[in-house]
Amino acid sequence: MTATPMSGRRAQAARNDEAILQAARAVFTTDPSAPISAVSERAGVGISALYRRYGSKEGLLQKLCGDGLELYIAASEKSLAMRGDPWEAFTTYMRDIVDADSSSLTIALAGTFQPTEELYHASARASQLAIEVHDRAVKAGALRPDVTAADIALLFEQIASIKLGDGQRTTELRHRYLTLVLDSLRNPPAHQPLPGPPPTDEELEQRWAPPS
Amino acid sequence: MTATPMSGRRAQAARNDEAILQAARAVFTTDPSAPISAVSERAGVGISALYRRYGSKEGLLQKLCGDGLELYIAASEKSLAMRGDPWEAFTTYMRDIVDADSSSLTIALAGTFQPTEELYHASARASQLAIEVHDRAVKAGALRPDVTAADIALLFEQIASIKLGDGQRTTELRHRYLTLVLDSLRNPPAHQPLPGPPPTDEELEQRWAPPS
DNA sequence: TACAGAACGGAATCGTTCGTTCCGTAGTAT
DNA sequence: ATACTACGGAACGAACGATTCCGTTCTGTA
Repeated sequence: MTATPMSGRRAQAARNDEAILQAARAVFTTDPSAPISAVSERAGVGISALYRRYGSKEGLLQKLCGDGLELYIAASEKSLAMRGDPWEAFTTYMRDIVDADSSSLTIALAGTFQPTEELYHASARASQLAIEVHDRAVKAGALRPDVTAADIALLFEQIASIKLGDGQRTTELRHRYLTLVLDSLRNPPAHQPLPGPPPTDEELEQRWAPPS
Repeated sequence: MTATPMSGRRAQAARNDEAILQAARAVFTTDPSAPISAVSERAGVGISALYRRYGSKEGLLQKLCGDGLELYIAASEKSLAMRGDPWEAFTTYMRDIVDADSSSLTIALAGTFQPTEELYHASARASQLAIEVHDRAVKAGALRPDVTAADIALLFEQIASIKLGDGQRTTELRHRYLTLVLDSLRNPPAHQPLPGPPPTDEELEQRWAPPS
């Protein structure tokens, strides 16, 4: 049932669709106020390829934000559907959302564009699900009860603020600090081994380099 | 031994010195790429008052960064001078640095200006002291040993990324998450009561407002 | 073998945003 | 009065970046 393999021009267009979104995600999660030309360069396409798909920079940002909320919602639903160990359901939720970089795609971009009605709705649904996941973990006694769902949201943002090296290294480090965060959230208190190597002095010092 | 109370004009100049630095700290820790006019407005002075004191924006940034490093160094030395409970010495260090917002004054500004030789030196000294504080806490068995000094640096940055409401509320929330972080660092594992009210939904939602 | 249209690449356009400089005032001290 | 220090804030000029435009390249179709 493979669709007719689209010939040359259309195939490229379809590939561009994805390349542009990927590039936009990479660029705007790194720098929410990056110029749109940075996206086109990273995607390896011209600027017009972008404007053909999104009426404006704002349109692209809205799309990214919507995707980020969708990822968030999907992760929440996945967790809520999990049976078995409540703590595992909760940690899976946290890890999925950190990996999706939802915070960087949503709240970090907020304020740089006009939220649509649709985004508002998705955001409300995401908040609702976050509360459900939180409540379930607390009621199961796995999550310390003095931490609220709003606290969790800010913890996501703190982890998302880590940006070091390439995307892979960043993910690795985020997992390291997520482990630390989870250690502080777990009831009863306990320490898990920390994954991934800690930051090296070189990694830390490199950031002092001038904009070049 | 009060110095001759400086008469009118000079008194204002002295007051401006401080007003400008305060404003610059507030503005640039909120937004490292803020325009210099934002600083003069916040300080309630004209732009020329700024340029009279600092040759350029870069000069002002260097000054702020240097001050930030000094605060960091002072907090470290204070902690190292503490006798008694090693864990308390460590938590005091963490809290002092979070309160000084050292991260926002140093690494967050790095890359927006050319580091001077002097800054480089201060930074090296700060790193050295950080290692001493870390080592002491680990050797005393108070700090979990799989966390490195570099990890602590990134944890500072994560806490500094929290910016919500006014300065006071931000500090309050940072204390809340610092408590959480310390819970995950402490050996043996234990939970402390969380200070300050958690973020409210309003606080979280407000940030979706357009740039207006 | 032309022809119309979709998709592009990327230069040109047009505001806007800043860092910095300049100029006219006002307060001080001699 | 005169010279000097500090200022406030307008003016200037360069840079940046969103968006538009135009010429070109493919595809599919007569």
